[in-house]
Amino acid sequence: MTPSLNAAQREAVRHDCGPLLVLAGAGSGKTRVITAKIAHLVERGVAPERIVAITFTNKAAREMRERAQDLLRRHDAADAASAVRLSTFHSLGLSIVRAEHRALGLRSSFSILDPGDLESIVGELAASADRGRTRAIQWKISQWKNALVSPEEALSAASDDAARIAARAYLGYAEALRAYQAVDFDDLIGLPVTLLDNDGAARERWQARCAHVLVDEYQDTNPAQYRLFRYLVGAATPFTAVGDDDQAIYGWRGATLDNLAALPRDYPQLRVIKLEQNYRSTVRILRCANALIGNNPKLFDKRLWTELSHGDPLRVTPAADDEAEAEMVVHRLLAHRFEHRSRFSDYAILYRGNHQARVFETALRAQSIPYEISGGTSLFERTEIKDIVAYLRLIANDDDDPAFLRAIAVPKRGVGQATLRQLGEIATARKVSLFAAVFEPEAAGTLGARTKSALAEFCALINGLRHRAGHEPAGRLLDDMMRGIGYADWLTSTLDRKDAITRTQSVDDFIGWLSRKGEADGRSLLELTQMIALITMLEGRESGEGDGPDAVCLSTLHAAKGLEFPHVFLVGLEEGILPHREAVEAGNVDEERRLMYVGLTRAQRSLQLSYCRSRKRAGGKVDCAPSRFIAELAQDDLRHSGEPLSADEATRAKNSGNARLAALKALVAR
DNA sequence: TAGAGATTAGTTTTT
DNA sequence: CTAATCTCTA
Repeated sequence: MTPSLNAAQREAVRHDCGPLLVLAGAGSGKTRVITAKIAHLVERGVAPERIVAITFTNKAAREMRERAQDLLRRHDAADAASAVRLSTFHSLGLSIVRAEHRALGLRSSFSILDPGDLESIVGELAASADRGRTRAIQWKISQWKNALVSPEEALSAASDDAARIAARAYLGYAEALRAYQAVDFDDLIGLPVTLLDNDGAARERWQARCAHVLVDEYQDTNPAQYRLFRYLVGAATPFTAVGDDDQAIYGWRGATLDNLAALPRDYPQLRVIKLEQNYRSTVRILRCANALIGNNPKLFDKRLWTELSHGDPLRVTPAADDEAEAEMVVHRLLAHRFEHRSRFSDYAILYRGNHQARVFETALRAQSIPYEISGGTSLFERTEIKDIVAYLRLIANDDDDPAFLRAIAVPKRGVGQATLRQLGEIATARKVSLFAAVFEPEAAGTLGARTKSALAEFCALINGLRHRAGHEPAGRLLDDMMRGIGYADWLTSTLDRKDAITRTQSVDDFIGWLSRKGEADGRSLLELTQMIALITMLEGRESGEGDGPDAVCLSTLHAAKGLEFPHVFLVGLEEGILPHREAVEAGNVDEERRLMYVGLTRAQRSLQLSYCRSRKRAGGKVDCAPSRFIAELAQDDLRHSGEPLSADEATRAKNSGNARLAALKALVAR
């Protein structure tokens, strides 16, 4: 059926009647196996809509759908591919919450809050102006949710003041969300789990919808996701979990390799198939990657091999500082491109933290080299888009106070702080939303005439649109909404020309995109509104088929997972950066090593590593030591440029190696 | 309400 | 020490 699968891949595709774990090394044709398996299942007569494939990103989901479609097209079954339930964990969760909103005590028009809203809610609850603390609490709440810990449980388990404060914030936060008829990202997993925990009928209903469940990047699942997955497959549904323990890099987000370890325990008939042949990288690159990851404890033994050529040694280059590094990389890139007549899009520059991108951007721009930053600020994070989305959310759900606050403030309409405070008091006293508070008798008494008419006009606009939202096409509604708000006029009157034009343009793009989306999928305004919250990346750009502009890719190591490039520059390989200082202190060096491993295995033909001898921080320059990971590579496959390590640095590298060993021992002892 | 000046924080990854 | 955010003033 499918052309050129190797033996292990073929076996993974054909094993379709029981639980299966595919350990897919980097570049081993993982996506190929998943898509071939979907096609295989369809051909075997499994109803496409009962095939559930789960990925972590929208991008991965899209790629899979396209590739499955290509495979099935050869069998005149392309439309079967569009019937397959292929979605991210979060959008699957959203479908469940949507379908079961009643049982969960939510109206059908619930909102999905964005991280900004969450921050202000938590900030208010924690009564601290300190952003760092607010974010720490917010992070803690998310951890609790991912681990399926309720506010009450968190509170009773809290042993110190900090934990108690966070737990109390969590409690208030949960109440606030309920009052707003809103859910956050984590709830999209947590609420379905709660439902399936308590409702046997719902469990059966959802299990009946799954004839086969496939999970991609299984090593990145957190406890909540694993529980959801287990409910979906029940006791008898065959599944295919595809993952690689060596590429688990989301531990900080609550993902745990326990889920991988638990699989053989929870499913004794589990079949395990390893994909070890790599189709991506040269021998030298793989030897280095294998040597590096060999320093990690193994869950499953696995060693990548390839039939590809030996390739060139990996080049390791020190630079004086980050600017020198960027300049060096850009020069090498230009020279390499000239010599090999390659395209800019054949190159990627990968780094640990987003902030490291800046110097490289500057250096690239200085040479007029086109580049693309993956994971930069997305379209949906821009203020003007958030403003519009606030209106959409408010139309869908007038209990959504955060949306009310944002929408009423832009454009300015004579409703200010004082009015909002009064409304807030009324809302609290009456236990209603801010929107509803406008219609309470107190509001009529305390507010001024002009304020009242402004509020009335605002509410009439929202209500009018809401009434039409059920039956009119989203496109017309959106146009009327924009006219009603007068957003474009407000932009032109308050901003300078250039800024106004950019923002109007991005608003227009957004509205246009949304209308097309609504038309194409026949979605209502409400569904569109809930969908927006899930789309965090701008990859939905329908810019023709041309595989994008020819541009160098700048990306964090995290965002680069799943991608591949002929030529890769891995930069900033210093102690404190990779491995990151915090991770070292927390004893998480293994995950940092996997991050490095992910970086190495992105490269197909050439790989260049670099680090800085010093880096400016807090004004002065700070000396940096090369990352311990460089010393862990296959030294025969490296070529050091510039001066070799000084005696001092060699000692330091050795010491850091010893420290690692000690930390490892401590970890095992614990 | 916008712009200039002051102040303060800077420690990682994101669905 | 720099850069971004906040605050105060015109």
